[in-house]
Amino acid sequence: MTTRVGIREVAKAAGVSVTTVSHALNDATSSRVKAETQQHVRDVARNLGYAPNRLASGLRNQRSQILGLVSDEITTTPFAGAMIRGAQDAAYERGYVVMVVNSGLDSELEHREITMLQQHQVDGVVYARLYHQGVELPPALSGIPTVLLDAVTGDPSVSSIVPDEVEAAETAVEALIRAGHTRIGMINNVDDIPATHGRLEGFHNALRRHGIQHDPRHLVIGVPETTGGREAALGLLSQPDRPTALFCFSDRVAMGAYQAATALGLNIPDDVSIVGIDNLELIADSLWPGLTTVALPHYGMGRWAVNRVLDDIENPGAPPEQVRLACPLIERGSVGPPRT
Amino acid sequence: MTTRVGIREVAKAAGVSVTTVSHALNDATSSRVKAETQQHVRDVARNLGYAPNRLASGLRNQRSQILGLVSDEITTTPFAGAMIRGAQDAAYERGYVVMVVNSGLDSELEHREITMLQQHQVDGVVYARLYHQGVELPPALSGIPTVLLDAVTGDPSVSSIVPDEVEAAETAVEALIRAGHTRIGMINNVDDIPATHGRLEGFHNALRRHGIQHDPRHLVIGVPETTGGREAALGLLSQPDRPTALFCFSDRVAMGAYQAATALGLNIPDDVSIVGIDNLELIADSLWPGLTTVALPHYGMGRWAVNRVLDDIENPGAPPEQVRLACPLIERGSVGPPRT
DNA sequence: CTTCCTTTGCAAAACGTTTTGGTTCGGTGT
DNA sequence: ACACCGAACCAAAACGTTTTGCAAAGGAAG
Repeated sequence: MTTRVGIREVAKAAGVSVTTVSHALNDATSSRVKAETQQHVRDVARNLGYAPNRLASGLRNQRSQILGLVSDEITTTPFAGAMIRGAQDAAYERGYVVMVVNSGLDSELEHREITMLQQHQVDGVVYARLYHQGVELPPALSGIPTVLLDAVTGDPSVSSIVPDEVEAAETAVEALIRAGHTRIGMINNVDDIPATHGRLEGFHNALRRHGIQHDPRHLVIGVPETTGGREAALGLLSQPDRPTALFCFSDRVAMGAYQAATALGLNIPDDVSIVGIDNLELIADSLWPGLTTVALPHYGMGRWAVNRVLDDIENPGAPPEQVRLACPLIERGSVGPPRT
Repeated sequence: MTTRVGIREVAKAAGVSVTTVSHALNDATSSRVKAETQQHVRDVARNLGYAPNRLASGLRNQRSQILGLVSDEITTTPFAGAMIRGAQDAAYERGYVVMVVNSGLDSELEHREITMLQQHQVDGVVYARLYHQGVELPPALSGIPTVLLDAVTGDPSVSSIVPDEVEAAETAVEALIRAGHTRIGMINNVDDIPATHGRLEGFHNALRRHGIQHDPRHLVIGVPETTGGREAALGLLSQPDRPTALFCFSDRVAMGAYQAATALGLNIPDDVSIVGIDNLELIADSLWPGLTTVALPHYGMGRWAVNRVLDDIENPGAPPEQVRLACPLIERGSVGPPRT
């Protein structure tokens, strides 16, 4: 292997000093080098295959060009992948690269991982959760520009982004209303998390906005998995004046609703329309008919989060913001007009 | 913010020179410093919250302690998350950290991303694919210790790890045979990829090993998605001497088989047993009954891959190896004895 | 008391950049 | 022709470590 080509090799090959090379390559300090020389240096550098050593430049100007991404879990759903990709794409566009670290539930481990990130002099970190939830920022992060991803905290000085749960629910329910439904059931979650409360609120908002009277017997809560969804849907769809449409807390409970409908001999969407939330393509595309659902914008949130940290890094002092990102409706085949 | 504490602050606080501090902390060069002094220095360092600057040490000893992970896709399945987590866990245990980068299908982008990794002086990279496939190693990676993850290449000098497709299929089919099935159908994929060929071979191996005559009408190929699985299963299960068990190329086609069975009024597992491959928990846990399937060991492969690069880095010259990792059976509820 | 180790600690160089403060050089105004 | 100015370039210091080559101190052997 040939010895690595550094800035001095470039300088020698171009017949100038290393200073000139540096100036030619980072044209920040404008016009300390003649345009013609600059071009020459750049050509030489390219021909030699020169690639700057970021350890060195990072050391010199206290900027590693590295972002840390610490998340809790990463394996169960494709959500984490989407967040990471969004973060990575945004980082790449601005010349940064991201170090991924995840800690399971072990806060001791998390602390040591953050320490490692600090040792690598990360310029900032995005602190992510896989499910929208409230968190407490680990003290180890104080002093490093940080933004929250899919999480919120009490401290109003830290920026964060989460999906807009109530707007997501409104979008889902309005798709049903638009199709003509008025007897709409909801299968909600039990856990005390923002999604549970927000989606319920959105459900009521949408009904109220369209002047639809809500039948309390059409609201059911259960465990947020497929089994719970199946049982809840069985109950709802066996009622005498059963709902003609079901708004499900998640795609998984929607899958349970499909199973219930099938078991009862009900056709989707002719006998009952169904919408979910999550847009888990693995499920939504595999169901028959395809599940109309509202997408949680993990990719977009990932992008936003790193752009926000980078803004904070590049010119600090901007006021923090807590944003809620809108969630788009993804239409497949599970919503149709009610059979009259 | 207090000024960062460096090795010189520690030295001053401990009343020794920076050399001594360095020796005390990295006890590699043994006994150049008295044990008592070493302990003292360490205490002081901890109290000051000293964390070494890895940019500086990396620059000094040409070792960044960073690994690059370049993958093609990352969002569609939770597989990527599992691989990343495996890689990250193994790296962490050995004091490394991983930079994740992914390129979609854009090889131009991939090249630039690899360049970025090189600028950050990554000590090695694992080059990953989301689905087991043959690849060509990008030339930009020559000169950097590299191992392939879920991919193979023609070059025998590069280490790689992939799932053992034929063994996986054998495991799946033998679970059916063990339950008493002899009329076993297979729904295979069409694509010309290792999984297609390997799983078919494993299917035949298992039958042959148990002296079971294979009925060619029980083998069907189709598109590897749920829709294809449903149609294929409808065909298989409508035959007069229909198979009593179905081995499905993937969990998604297994889901299609569930839909077909339900449509035909067949009970799982009483009328027909089903096994898949993938262990996509999102699907396997959500089906009713739960899908018995063979897990693709993405987490384990991720671990293995980084351990292998790190071995190559820490003492080079070991002979490369191409390994196929075994895939465990995950039993849920979709396999039972055939109804006699 | 001298000599010669051993043990312990220090000063300085090096890693590859960026940037500050000069220096050289050619040209312009008087 | 003289002083002066700006353009173009360069030498050197600095970032925070690790490590080499020495020096000092102390002890043992002669």
